[in-house]
Amino acid sequence: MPEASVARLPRYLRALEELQVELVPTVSSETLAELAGVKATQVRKDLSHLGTLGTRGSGYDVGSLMARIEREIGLNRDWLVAIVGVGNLGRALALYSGLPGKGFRVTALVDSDPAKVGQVVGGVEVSPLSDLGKVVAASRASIGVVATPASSAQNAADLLVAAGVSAILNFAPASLVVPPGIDLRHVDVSTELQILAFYQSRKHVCPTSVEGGMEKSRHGAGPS
Amino acid sequence: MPEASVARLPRYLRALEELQVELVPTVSSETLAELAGVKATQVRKDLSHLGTLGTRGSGYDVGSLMARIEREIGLNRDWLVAIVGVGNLGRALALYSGLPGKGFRVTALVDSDPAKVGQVVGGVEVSPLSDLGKVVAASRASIGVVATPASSAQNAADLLVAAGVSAILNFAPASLVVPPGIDLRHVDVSTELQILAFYQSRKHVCPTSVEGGMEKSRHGAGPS
DNA sequence: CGGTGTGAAGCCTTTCACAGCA
DNA sequence: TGCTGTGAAAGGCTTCACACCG
Repeated sequence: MPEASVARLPRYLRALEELQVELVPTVSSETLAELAGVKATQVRKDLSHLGTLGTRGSGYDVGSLMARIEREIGLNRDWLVAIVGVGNLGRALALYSGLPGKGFRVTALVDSDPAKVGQVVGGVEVSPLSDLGKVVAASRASIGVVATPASSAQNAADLLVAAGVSAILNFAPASLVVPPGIDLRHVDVSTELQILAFYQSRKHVCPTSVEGGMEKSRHGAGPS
Repeated sequence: MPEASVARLPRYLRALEELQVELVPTVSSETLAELAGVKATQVRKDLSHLGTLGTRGSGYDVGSLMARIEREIGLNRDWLVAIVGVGNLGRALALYSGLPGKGFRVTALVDSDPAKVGQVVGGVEVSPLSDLGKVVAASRASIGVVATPASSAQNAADLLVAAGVSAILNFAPASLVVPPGIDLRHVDVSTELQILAFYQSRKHVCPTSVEGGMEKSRHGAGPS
């Protein structure tokens, strides 16, 4: 399955959840596309990779499609998450209410600051960095989140990998290196703002043609 | 300039800052690539879009290249940011220390919760949602950040656009629609975790061939 | 030589056009 | 007729190969 399609599955899932709440039984690729902010043909191509799920003439069954996508992503089981760095961002992530509903449970919190150790955030006690290996391994987390300053990020990642996680989500403004077989994704607020700034800088400059009317404007959409 | 290249400029900038701190005067595309986590040919292709900046035989001048990229992104001027939603995430963003150094200043905070109105976060007072238009326009912010729950996100975006921002960074788990001419990017923690979960689900399944040795593992890198 | 800049090839993704089923 | 599923075309991004310069 193409990586680009994988990245859109969560988006479809969100749209389907909305429809499910409104008790809509069935949805066309056209409608689903509109809700997800993509083209209808793309929805059909993406979903076709999961097998033949639609019914010609009427569309997709909302419930079945949700179940199929959730199974594909693995949301039927629980995912245990360990967070390193309990600063503003790490705390926000630990308390983020959107995660439990998707099967993500934060089971370990670690910070190098002695003042933070012992605090309880979202029902989980913060452990010292020196206990990372022990705590993370014991928590059986398979996904590690790095929410430390850039200077400690690589070390945090190395410790997480040593403790047994096999996927890392990095929020620190640093390029991490991980061993083969470990999945790595990167989210950086500062980078996102800089990309927006780039296009802003170019706006209102060079009105090359006056005819153009409404030009398109979405420059990618970060992750998600 | 290709969108994919734009998205890597901030990454190069970070690498260059590290080199500058270590007083390294000059850098090859090979080294810069390693620091940024990409291929050397890609660095050269990306930078070639900014003009002829390197010196054959020795590489790129760290200082000049930084200045060139910063100018391209528009980091020479200040960017004013308005944040809607001062929950855990909004607060973390308002307090994020990585932004001021890049020229991003949070000049307006808005929340619909009366209990939060009046609080001062990061030196900025939280205003009520009803004052959004007035406050954001007065703050002259050009970039809006949506850090509300999904259900209020579209409304927040509409108000921000009406108040005059021309770029929006959305952290809410919802697909926003904005008028043509407004730049929109989307960051979603839950989506990122789901993408990691997708690949984790497939790991240790179907060891199709035993020969393969070290397989690659980075599945994209979110934004940045 | 060492290392950049760049046309061309290769690969991935998106879009189109339409066949095919309810 | 309505809408899905899909081969093929189009477009974009990355990688390669190598010309070219200090």
